[in-house]
Amino acid sequence: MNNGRFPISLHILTLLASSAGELLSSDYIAGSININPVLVRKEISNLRNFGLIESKEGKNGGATLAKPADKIRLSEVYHAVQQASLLGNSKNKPNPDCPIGKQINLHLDHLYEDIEGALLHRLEKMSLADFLRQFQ
Amino acid sequence: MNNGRFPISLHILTLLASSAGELLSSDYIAGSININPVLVRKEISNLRNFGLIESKEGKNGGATLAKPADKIRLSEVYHAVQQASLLGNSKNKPNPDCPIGKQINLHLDHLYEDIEGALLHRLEKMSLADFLRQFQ
DNA sequence: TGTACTGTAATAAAGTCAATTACAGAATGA
DNA sequence: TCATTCTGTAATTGACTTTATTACAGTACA
Repeated sequence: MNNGRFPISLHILTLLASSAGELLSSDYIAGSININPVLVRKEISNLRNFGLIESKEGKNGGATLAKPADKIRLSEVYHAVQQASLLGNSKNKPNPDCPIGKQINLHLDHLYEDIEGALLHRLEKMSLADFLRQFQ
Repeated sequence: MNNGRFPISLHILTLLASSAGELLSSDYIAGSININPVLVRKEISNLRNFGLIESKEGKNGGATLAKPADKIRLSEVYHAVQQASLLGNSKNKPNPDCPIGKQINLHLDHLYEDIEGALLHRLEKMSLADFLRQFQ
């Protein structure tokens, strides 16, 4: 979760979960998040690829959840927006002639995997329905 | 851990831990990480502020650990490089007129705190000595 | 007293991310 | 059928962030 995409995707999903199956337009969603509608459509497109959202083109189109909110784990949202590693992506190119530099990316990766595992464990325990339930 | 500073700081500390109290110059360290020496000196300055490193100016100067490697927890490194929140810093300005937008930052913050706690717990369990021990 | 360092500021260059513009295509309904 | 209202997506711009670079004062040593 390096990026601002996680909160955006979660915001979108929360809106959809709260709207009881009604189709929401990207303009409406963008208005709630206060970002550009094109960015919303990009995130929706991504979430659709991960099977979390369905969308309908054309007039009166929009987006809706692809499955019930209690069947969507926050870990799925994480996976959907995740490309790079959690802690500073290893775009380092350490000196291969240095005994430490030569190996450090390997050990950093192990550390990141370990931590990411702990993070995913937490996210897996919470569903979108759980998250929405906190709102009053 | 939004940034590439964590791996840089950990790299620096690992080099120092592996050099048995010898002073290492910023140029040497920069050569191992393959980044600019000024950036190394900035990170060293920061780590010094957090009591993890000592440095000596002038000829034959350089940096060394301020305490034994088994007394440095990776959580301390995390705290030293950390400014922003873990998952996408909440620079979102959601629409306060939307019932979801109005509350979401609060709930996102709770979620982030929960996850950051899990992350810190893992980092606290590993010392710099443990990390270095993985290198052969 | 020259050399080899650190410490730090200031600037430039590179890279990243979001906003914007633009437009094709789909569904609706008058 | 055809104007309208949406999505989907590409391309560009602009804002911002990060890193590299340059510059130089200060410190320690031999």
